Amino acid sequence: MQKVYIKDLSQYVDQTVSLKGWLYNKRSSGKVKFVILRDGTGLLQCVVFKGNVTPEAFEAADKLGQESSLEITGKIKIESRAPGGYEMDVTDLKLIAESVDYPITPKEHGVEFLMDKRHLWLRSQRQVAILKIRHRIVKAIRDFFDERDFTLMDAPIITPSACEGTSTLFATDYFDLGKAYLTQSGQLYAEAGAMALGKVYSFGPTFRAEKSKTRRHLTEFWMVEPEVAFNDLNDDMDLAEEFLEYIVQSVLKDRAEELRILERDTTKLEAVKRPFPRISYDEAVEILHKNGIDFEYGNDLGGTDETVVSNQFDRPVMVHRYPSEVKAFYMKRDPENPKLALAVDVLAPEGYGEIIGGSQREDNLDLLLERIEQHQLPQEAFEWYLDLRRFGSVPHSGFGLGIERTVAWICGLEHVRETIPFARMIYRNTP
RNA sequence: UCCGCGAUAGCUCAAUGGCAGAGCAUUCGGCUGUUAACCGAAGGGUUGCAGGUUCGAGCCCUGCUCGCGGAGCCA
Repeated sequence: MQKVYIKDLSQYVDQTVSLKGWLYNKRSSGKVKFVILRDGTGLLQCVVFKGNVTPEAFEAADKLGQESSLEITGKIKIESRAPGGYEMDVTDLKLIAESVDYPITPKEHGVEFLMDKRHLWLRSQRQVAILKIRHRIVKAIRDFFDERDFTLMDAPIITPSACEGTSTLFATDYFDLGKAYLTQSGQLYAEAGAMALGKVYSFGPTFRAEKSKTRRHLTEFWMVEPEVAFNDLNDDMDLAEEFLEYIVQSVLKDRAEELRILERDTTKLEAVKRPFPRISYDEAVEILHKNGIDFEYGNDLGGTDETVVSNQFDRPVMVHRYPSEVKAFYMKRDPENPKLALAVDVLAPEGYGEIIGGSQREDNLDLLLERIEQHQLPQEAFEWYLDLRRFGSVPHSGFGLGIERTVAWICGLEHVRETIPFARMIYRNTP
């Protein structure tokens, strides 16, 4: 038998259908009961009149606890008084399984309680909307790269060494080979891929054992990292802005209803069109000083600094050419000023902070060796990476986009903990 | 790791150092168009843990635990 879902009900007006789902909420007024059904694709108000169903079914409608699973049958009609515009005149109602004392009520709850009940919180309309937008963002990412002939080449999760130092990694014992670490970036492997395939991207979970405790940090988060042979920093920025525009416009086009549920101000997203402003680190520092921020030249931008800079613009801003000392060892120096790295951070609007970090990579073997020594990294661990410079090295660039920060920005959320089904944070690894 | 704030009913929160309270949820009753429905009633408490001050502590003091917001670091 063909299954009917709430999102498709416009095709079933004046027809009798059966729907399966869960009780989202109910209201009753004597001989008429309003049962709000949830099926994962939407909400439907189902009206149970006492005379239209068996006494058993009417009694069942009365007893149902929130989130009881049920099969409900009736005629679909257009009804302006109902949320969503459609309504069912119920003729039959069967309980599949009861739900007693469901903990999440239609009233307010605190963060800790909801995070403890995350497995149930996911059922709420708001969380469903966020997860659907997250999925659309992931699809946009894959479509974007696939349409441009990138090859997906994922990096290992278990790695023998740190990408940028070992202090912030989760360590584990790896049989007789000593310590292994959960990856904090797939980038170095993506560089190997770019030398093989030209244009690649890796997409997967990454891990940071930093004791960060802010609205922008998770210990486990997803990152997409394109890497392109023969791209310089400007090409990298071109790719980043085309990429972000594509993602945002895809969500605007296909997830308008979900953005409405989240009460997102979509005019802010509509402004995300190329070209994005590109400013140098020096110009960013000027902006900070002009705004009365006591910022010392040479430091990396902090969270509040990023907000001040991004608030000057109505779309993402690309800040490039940072002091090389605050950036990673693999970033290429600016030939015009060796104190600067050919790096770029893309700051999202509205204070959402850094969503992309990228750079042109150092392609010269000797300079890279020097950098590894300066950063006191074990050279033997990077021998394979150095081989990429020994055997036909070419200029190349790439960047990493943090999925959760991107979802938080597009959805207009306070905290990244709502952007991933089950968040891993410094003080939480359950459920 | 550091700075700040907090912990009272299942949930969200009140309570001048002097009887432990409300709304929601639950149970019972009422209502034929409700929109986080509404109206009436009932049940529901080791006030995070351990000490201390006091005639008397949810409230004041000390320590601990847990959580929240932020910094640093980062995507």
